[in-house]
Amino acid sequence: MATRKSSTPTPYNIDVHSSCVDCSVRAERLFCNMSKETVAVLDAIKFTAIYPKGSLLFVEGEEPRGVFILCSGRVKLTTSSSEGKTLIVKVAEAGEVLGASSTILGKPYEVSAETLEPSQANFIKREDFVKFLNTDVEACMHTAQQLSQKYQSAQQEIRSLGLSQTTSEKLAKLLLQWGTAGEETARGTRLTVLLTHEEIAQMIGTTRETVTRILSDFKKKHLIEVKGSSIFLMARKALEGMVST
Amino acid sequence: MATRKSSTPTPYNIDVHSSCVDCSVRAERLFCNMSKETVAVLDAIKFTAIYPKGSLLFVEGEEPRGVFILCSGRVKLTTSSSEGKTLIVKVAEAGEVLGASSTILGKPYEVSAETLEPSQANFIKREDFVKFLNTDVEACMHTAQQLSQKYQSAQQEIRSLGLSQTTSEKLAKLLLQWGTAGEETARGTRLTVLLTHEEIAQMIGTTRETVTRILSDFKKKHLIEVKGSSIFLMARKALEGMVST
DNA sequence: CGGCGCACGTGACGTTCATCACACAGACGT
DNA sequence: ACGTCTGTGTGATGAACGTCACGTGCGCCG
Repeated sequence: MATRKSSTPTPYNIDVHSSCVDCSVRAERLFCNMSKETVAVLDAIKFTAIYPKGSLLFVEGEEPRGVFILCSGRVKLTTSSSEGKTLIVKVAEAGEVLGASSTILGKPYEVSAETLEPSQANFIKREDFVKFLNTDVEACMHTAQQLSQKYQSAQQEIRSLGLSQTTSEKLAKLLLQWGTAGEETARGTRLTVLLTHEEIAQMIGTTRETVTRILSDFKKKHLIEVKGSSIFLMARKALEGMVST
Repeated sequence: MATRKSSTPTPYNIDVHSSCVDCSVRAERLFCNMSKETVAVLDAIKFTAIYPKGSLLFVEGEEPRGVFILCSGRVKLTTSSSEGKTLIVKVAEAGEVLGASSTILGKPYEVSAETLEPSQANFIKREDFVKFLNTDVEACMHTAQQLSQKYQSAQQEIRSLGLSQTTSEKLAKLLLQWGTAGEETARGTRLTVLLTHEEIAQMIGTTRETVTRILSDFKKKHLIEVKGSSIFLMARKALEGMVST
Protein backbone atom coordinates (compact mmCIF):
# COMPACT_ATOMS: atom_id res chain seq x y z
CA MET A 1 0.00 0.00 0.00
CA ALA A 2 1.99 2.92 1.29
CA THR A 3 5.13 0.85 1.12
CA ARG A 4 8.17 2.29 -0.58
CA LYS A 5 11.44 0.93 -1.78
CA SER A 6 13.53 0.70 1.31
CA SER A 7 17.24 0.85 1.79
CA THR A 8 16.80 -0.57 5.26
CA PRO A 9 14.59 -3.66 5.01
CA THR A 10 12.36 -4.24 8.00
CA PRO A 11 10.15 -7.06 9.21
CA TYR A 12 7.11 -5.26 7.79
CA ASN A 13 8.69 -4.26 4.52
CA ILE A 14 8.11 -0.56 4.92
CA ASP A 15 10.53 2.28 4.59
CA VAL A 16 11.82 3.51 7.92
CA HIS A 17 12.57 7.17 8.39
CA SER A 18 14.65 7.36 11.51
CA SER A 19 15.56 11.01 11.10
CA CYS A 20 12.93 13.65 10.44
CA VAL A 21 15.44 16.19 9.14
CA ASP A 22 16.51 13.81 6.40
CA CYS A 23 13.02 12.47 5.76
CA SER A 24 12.45 12.24 2.02
CA VAL A 25 8.70 12.86 2.18
CA ARG A 26 8.75 15.63 4.75
CA ALA A 27 7.80 18.34 2.27
CA GLU A 28 4.61 16.52 1.29
CA ARG A 29 3.40 16.36 4.86
CA LEU A 30 1.32 19.24 6.10
CA PHE A 31 2.59 19.03 9.64
CA CYS A 32 6.18 17.95 9.08
CA ASN A 33 6.82 20.54 6.39
CA MET A 34 8.58 22.96 8.71
CA SER A 35 11.91 24.70 8.82
CA LYS A 36 15.01 22.61 9.36
CA GLU A 37 15.60 24.13 12.79
CA THR A 38 12.16 23.29 14.03
CA VAL A 39 12.30 19.76 12.66
CA ALA A 40 15.63 19.29 14.37
CA VAL A 41 13.96 20.02 17.70
CA LEU A 42 11.26 17.56 16.81
CA ASP A 43 13.91 14.97 16.05
CA ALA A 44 15.37 15.46 19.49
CA ILE A 45 12.19 14.77 21.43
CA LYS A 46 10.51 12.11 19.30
CA PHE A 47 10.60 8.34 19.70
CA THR A 48 10.07 6.51 16.44
CA ALA A 49 8.63 3.01 16.24
CA ILE A 50 7.12 0.52 13.84
CA TYR A 51 3.79 -0.99 14.76
CA PRO A 52 2.31 -4.18 13.27
CA LYS A 53 -1.25 -4.29 12.03
CA GLY A 54 -3.75 -4.18 14.86
CA SER A 55 -1.58 -2.23 17.30
CA LEU A 56 -3.36 0.10 19.66
CA LEU A 57 -1.58 3.44 19.80
CA PHE A 58 -3.95 4.69 22.45
CA VAL A 59 -7.34 3.89 23.86
CA GLU A 60 -10.44 6.01 24.41
CA GLY A 61 -10.62 7.29 27.97
CA GLU A 62 -6.93 6.86 28.69
CA GLU A 63 -5.03 9.82 30.14
CA PRO A 64 -3.06 11.50 27.34
CA ARG A 65 0.54 10.30 27.21
CA GLY A 66 1.39 12.35 24.15
CA VAL A 67 0.93 12.60 20.38
CA PHE A 68 1.71 10.27 17.50
CA ILE A 69 2.85 11.59 14.16
CA LEU A 70 1.95 9.00 11.58
CA CYS A 71 4.89 8.58 9.17
CA SER A 72 3.47 5.74 7.11
CA GLY A 73 0.53 3.39 7.23
CA ARG A 74 -3.09 3.93 8.13
CA VAL A 75 -4.78 4.10 11.49
CA LYS A 76 -8.45 3.76 12.31
CA LEU A 77 -9.91 6.02 14.96
CA THR A 78 -12.84 4.49 16.78
CA THR A 79 -15.20 5.25 19.60
CA SER A 80 -17.36 2.69 21.37
CA SER A 81 -20.51 2.65 23.42
CA SER A 82 -20.77 0.73 26.64
CA GLU A 83 -22.94 -1.79 24.80
CA GLY A 84 -19.96 -2.72 22.67
CA LYS A 85 -21.17 -1.01 19.53
CA THR A 86 -18.23 0.60 17.73
CA LEU A 87 -18.08 3.54 15.37
CA ILE A 88 -15.11 4.20 13.11
CA VAL A 89 -14.78 7.96 13.25
CA LYS A 90 -12.05 8.30 10.66
CA VAL A 91 -9.20 6.49 8.97
CA ALA A 92 -6.05 8.54 9.42
CA GLU A 93 -3.43 8.59 6.67
CA ALA A 94 0.31 9.17 6.76
CA GLY A 95 1.22 12.70 7.82
CA GLU A 96 -1.55 13.16 10.34
CA VAL A 97 -0.97 13.93 13.99
CA LEU A 98 -2.98 11.77 16.36
CA GLY A 99 -4.02 12.58 19.90
CA ALA A 100 -3.13 16.25 19.69
CA SER A 101 -6.36 17.67 21.07
CA SER A 102 -6.30 15.47 24.15
CA THR A 103 -2.63 16.12 24.71
CA ILE A 104 -3.07 19.88 24.48
CA LEU A 105 -6.07 20.00 26.78
CA GLY A 106 -4.84 17.32 29.15
CA LYS A 107 -8.14 15.49 28.78
CA PRO A 108 -8.51 11.76 28.12
CA TYR A 109 -8.20 10.52 24.55
CA GLU A 110 -11.67 10.72 23.07
CA VAL A 111 -11.07 7.98 20.49
CA SER A 112 -9.02 4.82 20.18
CA ALA A 113 -6.33 4.53 17.52
CA GLU A 114 -5.53 1.17 15.95
CA THR A 115 -3.21 0.51 13.02
CA LEU A 116 -4.91 -1.00 9.97
CA GLU A 117 -1.58 -2.01 8.45
CA PRO A 118 2.07 -2.00 9.51
CA SER A 119 2.82 1.61 10.30
CA GLN A 120 5.56 3.88 11.48
CA ALA A 121 4.83 6.64 13.95
CA ASN A 122 6.77 9.17 15.97
CA PHE A 123 5.71 9.48 19.56
CA ILE A 124 6.24 12.68 21.51
CA LYS A 125 5.62 12.82 25.23
CA ARG A 126 2.96 15.22 26.38
CA GLU A 127 5.31 17.35 28.39
CA ASP A 128 7.79 17.66 25.54
CA PHE A 129 5.09 18.36 22.99
CA VAL A 130 3.48 21.14 24.99
CA LYS A 131 6.85 22.71 25.68
CA PHE A 132 7.69 22.42 21.99
CA LEU A 133 4.52 24.27 21.00
CA ASN A 134 5.03 26.94 23.61
CA THR A 135 8.50 27.76 22.41
CA ASP A 136 8.09 27.43 18.66
CA VAL A 137 5.45 29.43 16.78
CA GLU A 138 5.95 27.45 13.64
CA ALA A 139 5.24 24.15 15.36
CA CYS A 140 2.27 25.69 17.12
CA MET A 141 0.88 27.05 13.88
CA HIS A 142 1.24 23.73 12.13
CA THR A 143 -0.49 22.04 15.01
CA ALA A 144 -3.31 24.53 14.75
CA GLN A 145 -3.61 23.64 11.09
CA GLN A 146 -3.71 19.94 11.91
CA LEU A 147 -6.41 20.54 14.49
CA SER A 148 -8.38 22.64 12.01
CA GLN A 149 -8.28 19.81 9.51
CA LYS A 150 -9.33 17.29 12.10
CA TYR A 151 -12.19 19.55 13.11
CA GLN A 152 -13.34 19.97 9.54
CA SER A 153 -13.28 16.27 8.87
CA ALA A 154 -15.19 15.68 12.09
CA GLN A 155 -17.72 18.22 10.87
CA GLN A 156 -18.03 16.27 7.63
CA GLU A 157 -18.70 13.14 9.62
CA ILE A 158 -21.39 14.93 11.59
CA ARG A 159 -23.06 16.04 8.38
CA SER A 160 -22.95 12.55 7.03
CA LEU A 161 -24.36 10.96 10.16
CA GLY A 162 -26.92 13.61 10.92
CA LEU A 163 -28.24 14.69 7.57
CA SER A 164 -28.31 11.55 5.49
CA GLN A 165 -31.75 10.17 5.01
CA THR A 166 -31.00 6.57 4.20
CA THR A 167 -28.21 4.13 4.80
CA SER A 168 -27.78 3.62 1.06
CA GLU A 169 -26.99 7.28 0.80
CA LYS A 170 -24.28 7.07 3.43
CA LEU A 171 -22.72 4.07 1.76
CA ALA A 172 -22.81 5.73 -1.64
CA LYS A 173 -21.18 8.79 -0.12
CA LEU A 174 -18.46 6.64 1.39
CA LEU A 175 -17.75 4.88 -1.89
CA LEU A 176 -17.51 8.18 -3.73
CA GLN A 177 -15.22 9.56 -1.06
CA TRP A 178 -12.94 6.57 -1.46
CA GLY A 179 -13.27 6.94 -5.19
CA THR A 180 -11.37 10.21 -5.21
CA ALA A 181 -8.26 8.26 -4.23
CA GLY A 182 -8.92 5.36 -6.60
CA GLU A 183 -7.49 4.79 -10.05
CA GLU A 184 -9.44 5.17 -13.27
CA THR A 185 -9.91 2.06 -15.42
CA ALA A 186 -11.99 1.07 -18.41
CA ARG A 187 -14.71 -0.39 -16.21
CA GLY A 188 -14.84 2.63 -13.91
CA THR A 189 -12.96 3.96 -10.92
CA ARG A 190 -11.24 1.14 -9.13
CA LEU A 191 -10.72 1.21 -5.43
CA THR A 192 -9.22 -1.37 -3.16
CA VAL A 193 -11.15 -1.96 0.00
CA LEU A 194 -9.23 -3.43 2.87
CA LEU A 195 -12.10 -3.15 5.26
CA THR A 196 -14.61 -5.87 6.00
CA HIS A 197 -18.34 -5.29 5.68
CA GLU A 198 -18.38 -5.19 9.45
CA GLU A 199 -15.93 -2.31 9.49
CA ILE A 200 -17.72 -0.47 6.72
CA ALA A 201 -20.87 -0.80 8.79
CA GLN A 202 -19.07 0.74 11.72
CA MET A 203 -18.05 3.66 9.56
CA ILE A 204 -21.59 4.60 8.62
CA GLY A 205 -23.33 3.56 11.81
CA THR A 206 -25.24 0.54 10.63
CA THR A 207 -25.00 -3.27 10.73
CA ARG A 208 -22.96 -5.74 8.76
CA GLU A 209 -26.01 -7.31 7.16
CA THR A 210 -27.30 -4.02 5.90
CA VAL A 211 -23.97 -3.25 4.24
CA THR A 212 -23.99 -6.63 2.52
CA ARG A 213 -27.53 -6.09 1.33
CA ILE A 214 -26.97 -2.59 0.02
CA LEU A 215 -23.81 -3.61 -1.79
CA SER A 216 -25.72 -6.50 -3.37
CA ASP A 217 -28.37 -4.04 -4.35
CA PHE A 218 -25.80 -1.71 -5.94
CA LYS A 219 -24.37 -4.68 -7.84
CA LYS A 220 -27.81 -5.66 -9.04
CA LYS A 221 -28.36 -2.13 -10.32
CA HIS A 222 -24.94 -2.22 -12.05
CA LEU A 223 -23.71 0.77 -10.10
CA ILE A 224 -20.68 -1.12 -8.86
CA GLU A 225 -18.85 -4.34 -9.56
CA VAL A 226 -16.86 -6.37 -7.07
CA LYS A 227 -13.76 -8.37 -7.95
CA GLY A 228 -12.00 -9.78 -4.91
CA SER A 229 -11.07 -6.87 -2.71
CA SER A 230 -11.55 -4.36 -5.52
CA ILE A 231 -14.68 -2.37 -6.12
CA PHE A 232 -15.32 -0.71 -9.47
CA LEU A 233 -17.54 2.33 -9.51
CA MET A 234 -19.27 1.86 -12.85
CA ALA A 235 -21.91 4.53 -12.59
CA ARG A 236 -20.48 7.33 -10.56
CA LYS A 237 -23.19 9.70 -11.75
CA ALA A 238 -25.93 7.46 -10.45
CA LEU A 239 -24.21 7.18 -7.10
CA GLU A 240 -23.78 10.92 -6.93
CA GLY A 241 -27.47 11.25 -7.60
CA MET A 242 -28.20 9.33 -4.41
CA VAL A 243 -26.37 11.68 -2.08
CA SER A 244 -27.99 14.91 -1.00
CA THR A 245 -24.69 16.83 -0.77
CA MET B 1 -29.84 35.30 30.24
CA ALA B 2 -26.22 36.32 29.98
CA THR B 3 -27.11 39.92 30.61
CA ARG B 4 -25.18 41.86 33.18
CA LYS B 5 -25.61 45.16 34.90
CA SER B 6 -24.34 47.65 32.42
CA SER B 7 -22.80 51.02 32.91
CA THR B 8 -23.35 51.77 29.23
CA PRO B 9 -26.95 50.90 28.41
CA THR B 10 -27.46 49.55 24.90
CA PRO B 11 -30.47 48.81 22.73
CA TYR B 12 -30.21 45.12 23.65
CA ASN B 13 -29.58 45.63 27.32
CA ILE B 14 -26.31 43.77 27.44
CA ASP B 15 -23.01 44.83 28.82
CA VAL B 16 -20.64 46.08 26.17
CA HIS B 17 -16.94 45.49 26.53
CA SER B 18 -15.31 47.82 24.10
CA SER B 19 -11.80 47.22 25.34
CA CYS B 20 -10.43 43.71 25.75
CA VAL B 21 -7.60 44.81 28.02
CA ASP B 22 -10.08 46.23 30.51
CA CYS B 23 -12.61 43.44 30.03
CA SER B 24 -13.94 42.39 33.41
CA VAL B 25 -14.59 38.78 32.44
CA ARG B 26 -11.41 38.22 30.48
CA ALA B 27 -9.88 35.91 33.06
CA GLU B 28 -12.84 33.53 32.91
CA ARG B 29 -12.51 33.07 29.16
CA LEU B 30 -10.26 30.31 27.96
CA PHE B 31 -9.16 32.13 24.86
CA CYS B 32 -9.08 35.70 26.09
CA ASN B 33 -7.18 34.87 29.26
CA MET B 34 -3.83 35.94 27.88
CA SER B 35 -1.10 38.35 28.90
CA LYS B 36 -1.85 42.05 28.78
CA GLU B 37 0.57 42.60 25.93
CA THR B 38 -1.04 39.98 23.75
CA VAL B 39 -4.53 41.21 24.49
CA ALA B 40 -3.43 44.71 23.58
CA VAL B 41 -2.50 43.48 20.13
CA LEU B 42 -5.85 41.78 19.91
CA ASP B 43 -7.52 45.06 20.84
CA ALA B 44 -5.76 46.78 18.01
CA ILE B 45 -6.96 44.45 15.25
CA LYS B 46 -10.47 43.57 16.42
CA PHE B 47 -13.77 45.14 15.44
CA THR B 48 -16.40 44.79 18.10
CA ALA B 49 -20.10 44.75 17.35
CA ILE B 50 -23.47 43.91 18.85
CA TYR B 51 -25.74 41.60 16.91
CA PRO B 52 -29.48 41.22 17.45
CA LYS B 53 -31.08 37.80 17.74
CA GLY B 54 -31.13 35.96 14.44
CA SER B 55 -28.04 37.60 12.97
CA LEU B 56 -25.94 35.50 10.66
CA LEU B 57 -22.27 35.89 11.53
CA PHE B 58 -21.27 33.70 8.62
CA VAL B 59 -22.78 31.14 6.32
CA GLU B 60 -21.75 27.63 5.39
CA GLY B 61 -19.78 27.58 2.14
CA GLU B 62 -18.76 31.21 2.30
CA GLU B 63 -15.08 32.10 1.88
CA PRO B 64 -13.57 32.79 5.31
CA ARG B 65 -13.49 36.49 6.10
CA GLY B 66 -12.10 35.98 9.59
CA VAL B 67 -12.94 34.85 13.10
CA PHE B 68 -15.51 35.94 15.66
CA ILE B 69 -14.74 35.91 19.36
CA LEU B 70 -18.03 35.63 21.17
CA CYS B 71 -18.03 38.05 24.11
CA SER B 72 -21.59 37.51 25.27
CA GLY B 73 -24.69 35.72 24.04
CA ARG B 74 -25.17 32.37 22.38
CA VAL B 75 -24.76 31.32 18.78
CA LYS B 76 -26.09 28.24 17.05
CA LEU B 77 -23.88 26.51 14.54
CA THR B 78 -25.79 24.71 11.83
CA THR B 79 -25.20 22.74 8.68
CA SER B 80 -27.81 22.02 6.06
CA SER B 81 -28.38 19.50 3.32
CA SER B 82 -29.46 20.52 -0.14
CA GLU B 83 -32.93 19.16 0.68
CA GLY B 84 -33.29 21.87 3.29
CA LYS B 85 -32.88 19.60 6.28
CA THR B 86 -30.90 21.39 8.97
CA LEU B 87 -28.73 20.04 11.75
CA ILE B 88 -27.71 22.13 14.74
CA VAL B 89 -24.15 21.06 15.32
CA LYS B 90 -23.55 22.99 18.51
CA VAL B 91 -24.67 25.98 20.51
CA ALA B 92 -21.64 28.15 21.20
CA GLU B 93 -21.40 30.06 24.47
CA ALA B 94 -19.61 33.26 25.38
CA GLY B 95 -15.84 32.96 25.20
CA GLU B 96 -15.72 30.68 22.19
CA VAL B 97 -13.93 31.53 18.98
CA LEU B 98 -15.98 30.90 15.86
CA GLY B 99 -14.73 30.24 12.36
CA ALA B 100 -11.12 29.65 13.40
CA SER B 101 -10.57 26.39 11.52
CA SER B 102 -11.82 27.79 8.22
CA THR B 103 -9.86 30.98 8.70
CA ILE B 104 -6.64 29.14 9.44
CA LEU B 105 -6.97 26.75 6.54
CA GLY B 106 -8.43 29.28 4.13
CA LYS B 107 -11.27 26.89 3.36
CA PRO B 108 -14.95 27.84 3.27
CA TYR B 109 -16.85 27.99 6.55
CA GLU B 110 -18.18 24.51 7.15
CA VAL B 111 -21.11 25.64 9.30
CA SER B 112 -23.39 28.65 9.57
CA ALA B 113 -23.42 30.76 12.72
CA GLU B 114 -26.60 32.50 13.86
CA THR B 115 -27.13 34.36 17.12
CA LEU B 116 -29.82 32.88 19.37
CA GLU B 117 -29.98 36.02 21.45
CA PRO B 118 -28.52 39.53 21.34
CA SER B 119 -24.78 38.99 21.37
CA GLN B 120 -21.52 40.84 21.30
CA ALA B 121 -18.64 39.56 19.21
CA ASN B 122 -15.21 40.71 18.19
CA PHE B 123 -14.41 40.22 14.56
CA ILE B 124 -10.83 39.82 13.35
CA LYS B 125 -10.00 39.85 9.67
CA ARG B 126 -8.41 36.70 8.32
CA GLU B 127 -5.20 38.37 7.33
CA ASP B 128 -4.80 40.04 10.71
CA PHE B 129 -5.66 36.91 12.61
CA VAL B 130 -3.20 34.72 10.76
CA LYS B 131 -0.47 37.30 11.20
CA PHE B 132 -1.37 37.56 14.88
CA LEU B 133 -0.97 33.81 15.36
CA ASN B 134 2.27 33.69 13.44
CA THR B 135 3.89 36.34 15.58
CA ASP B 136 2.52 35.48 18.99
CA VAL B 137 3.00 32.02 20.47
CA GLU B 138 0.59 32.68 23.26
CA ALA B 139 -2.23 33.57 20.89
CA CYS B 140 -1.38 30.59 18.74
CA MET B 141 -1.40 28.26 21.72
CA HIS B 142 -4.73 29.55 22.94
CA THR B 143 -6.14 29.10 19.48
CA ALA B 144 -4.87 25.54 19.45
CA GLN B 145 -6.68 24.99 22.73
CA GLN B 146 -9.87 26.42 21.29
CA LEU B 147 -9.59 24.18 18.27
CA SER B 148 -8.95 21.19 20.50
CA GLN B 149 -12.10 21.93 22.44
CA LYS B 150 -14.11 22.34 19.29
CA TYR B 151 -12.75 19.06 18.01
CA GLN B 152 -13.63 17.26 21.20
CA SER B 153 -17.14 18.58 21.23
CA ALA B 154 -17.51 17.59 17.59
CA GLN B 155 -16.33 14.15 18.58
CA GLN B 156 -19.01 14.05 21.26
CA GLU B 157 -21.59 14.93 18.68
CA ILE B 158 -20.36 12.15 16.44
CA ARG B 159 -20.68 9.68 19.28
CA SER B 160 -24.15 10.85 20.03
CA LEU B 161 -25.31 10.68 16.43
CA GLY B 162 -23.55 7.47 15.51
CA LEU B 163 -23.78 5.30 18.58
CA SER B 164 -27.17 6.05 20.06
CA GLN B 165 -29.64 3.32 19.49
CA THR B 166 -32.88 5.19 19.86
CA THR B 167 -34.06 8.74 19.52
CA SER B 168 -35.27 8.72 23.12
CA GLU B 169 -31.72 8.06 24.15
CA LYS B 170 -30.42 11.06 22.24
CA LEU B 171 -33.08 13.31 23.70
CA ALA B 172 -32.40 12.07 27.23
CA LYS B 173 -28.71 12.70 26.67
CA LEU B 174 -29.44 16.22 25.50
CA LEU B 175 -31.61 16.97 28.52
CA LEU B 176 -28.96 15.68 30.90
CA GLN B 177 -26.33 17.72 29.13
CA TRP B 178 -28.43 20.82 29.55
CA GLY B 179 -29.10 19.75 33.10
CA THR B 180 -25.51 20.31 34.12
CA ALA B 181 -26.07 24.03 33.62
CA GLY B 182 -29.52 24.09 35.22
CA GLU B 183 -30.42 25.06 38.76
CA GLU B 184 -31.48 22.60 41.43
CA THR B 185 -34.99 22.98 42.85
CA ALA B 186 -37.27 20.93 45.05
CA ARG B 187 -38.96 19.32 42.05
CA GLY B 188 -35.67 18.50 40.33
CA THR B 189 -33.14 20.23 38.14
CA ARG B 190 -34.74 23.11 36.35
CA LEU B 191 -33.60 24.18 32.94
CA THR B 192 -34.94 26.88 30.70
CA VAL B 193 -35.32 25.84 27.11
CA LEU B 194 -35.30 28.61 24.58
CA LEU B 195 -35.43 26.27 21.64
CA THR B 196 -38.54 25.09 19.88
CA HIS B 197 -39.28 21.40 19.38
CA GLU B 198 -38.29 21.94 15.80
CA GLU B 199 -34.85 23.15 16.84
CA ILE B 200 -34.43 20.38 19.37
CA ALA B 201 -35.24 17.95 16.58
CA GLN B 202 -32.52 19.54 14.48
CA MET B 203 -30.05 19.05 17.29
CA ILE B 204 -30.55 15.31 17.49
CA GLY B 205 -31.29 14.62 13.85
CA THR B 206 -34.96 13.75 14.02
CA THR B 207 -38.34 15.34 13.34
CA ARG B 208 -40.44 17.80 15.26
CA GLU B 209 -43.24 15.28 15.81
CA THR B 210 -40.91 12.71 17.28
CA VAL B 211 -39.55 15.22 19.78
CA THR B 212 -43.07 16.15 20.84
CA ARG B 213 -44.01 12.52 21.23
CA ILE B 214 -40.94 11.54 23.21
CA LEU B 215 -41.32 14.53 25.53
CA SER B 216 -44.95 13.56 26.10
CA ASP B 217 -43.78 10.07 26.82
CA PHE B 218 -41.23 11.33 29.36
CA LYS B 219 -43.93 13.40 31.00
CA LYS B 220 -46.24 10.40 31.15
CA LYS B 221 -43.49 8.41 32.84
CA HIS B 222 -42.90 11.28 35.30
CA LEU B 223 -39.29 11.66 34.23
CA ILE B 224 -39.75 15.32 33.47
CA GLU B 225 -42.28 18.06 34.01
CA VAL B 226 -42.89 21.03 31.76
CA LYS B 227 -43.94 24.46 32.99
CA GLY B 228 -43.94 27.06 30.28
CA SER B 229 -40.44 27.23 28.88
CA SER B 230 -38.98 25.43 31.88
CA ILE B 231 -38.32 21.73 32.06
CA PHE B 232 -37.80 20.00 35.40
CA LEU B 233 -35.75 16.84 35.42
CA MET B 234 -37.54 14.88 38.13
CA ALA B 235 -35.89 11.51 37.70
CA ARG B 236 -32.38 12.14 36.59
CA LYS B 237 -31.35 8.59 37.47
CA ALA B 238 -33.98 7.12 35.20
CA LEU B 239 -32.86 9.35 32.36
CA GLU B 240 -29.26 8.40 32.93
CA GLY B 241 -30.30 4.78 32.75
CA MET B 242 -31.53 5.34 29.20
CA VAL B 243 -28.23 6.53 27.81
CA SER B 244 -25.55 4.03 26.92
CA THR B 245 -22.67 6.43 27.68
C1' DC C 1 -62.61 41.46 18.06
C1' DG C 2 -61.43 38.44 14.45
C1' DG C 3 -58.04 36.55 11.74
C1' DC C 4 -53.48 35.02 11.05
C1' DG C 5 -49.17 32.74 12.12
C1' DC C 6 -46.64 29.77 14.88
C1' DA C 7 -45.61 26.26 18.16
C1' DC C 8 -47.37 22.11 19.95
C1' DG C 9 -50.20 17.69 20.19
C1' DT C 10 -51.74 13.36 18.19
C1' DG C 11 -53.61 9.66 15.09
C1' DA C 12 -52.90 6.44 11.00
C1' DC C 13 -49.82 4.30 7.91
C1' DG C 14 -45.90 2.57 5.58
C1' DT C 15 -40.84 2.06 5.09
C1' DT C 16 -36.52 1.18 6.70
C1' DC C 17 -33.54 -1.35 9.34
C1' DA C 18 -31.90 -3.96 13.33
C1' DT C 19 -32.13 -8.49 14.95
C1' DC C 20 -31.94 -13.41 14.78
C1' DA C 21 -31.05 -17.40 12.35
C1' DC C 22 -28.68 -20.15 9.24
C1' DA C 23 -26.05 -21.43 5.01
C1' DC C 24 -21.92 -21.13 2.23
C1' DA C 25 -17.13 -19.98 0.74
C1' DG C 26 -12.19 -19.42 1.31
C1' DA C 27 -7.93 -19.45 4.45
C1' DC C 28 -5.22 -21.83 7.51
C1' DG C 29 -3.36 -24.90 10.61
C1' DT C 30 -2.93 -29.90 12.24
C1' DA D 1 -8.47 -34.24 4.42
C1' DC D 2 -10.74 -32.32 8.10
C1' DG D 3 -12.27 -29.02 11.45
C1' DT D 4 -12.27 -24.25 12.56
C1' DC D 5 -12.53 -19.38 11.97
C1' DT D 6 -13.68 -15.41 9.64
C1' DG D 7 -16.11 -13.04 6.10
C1' DT D 8 -20.08 -12.95 3.24
C1' DG D 9 -24.99 -13.81 1.45
C1' DT D 10 -30.08 -14.09 2.47
C1' DG D 11 -34.69 -14.85 4.56
C1' DA D 12 -38.30 -13.77 8.18
C1' DT D 13 -40.01 -10.64 11.59
C1' DG D 14 -41.01 -6.73 14.32
C1' DA D 15 -40.13 -2.20 16.30
C1' DA D 16 -38.95 2.50 15.57
C1' DC D 17 -39.61 6.41 13.32
C1' DG D 18 -40.59 9.50 9.22
C1' DT D 19 -44.47 11.29 6.75
C1' DC D 20 -48.96 13.15 6.11
C1' DA D 21 -52.89 14.94 7.96
C1' DC D 22 -55.41 17.57 10.94
C1' DG D 23 -56.71 19.86 15.39
C1' DT D 24 -55.78 22.98 19.30
C1' DG D 25 -53.95 26.89 22.08
C1' DC D 26 -51.83 31.38 22.16
C1' DG D 27 -49.83 35.83 20.97
C1' DC D 28 -49.85 39.59 17.77
C1' DC D 29 -51.61 43.09 14.91
C1' DG D 30 -54.60 45.39 11.98
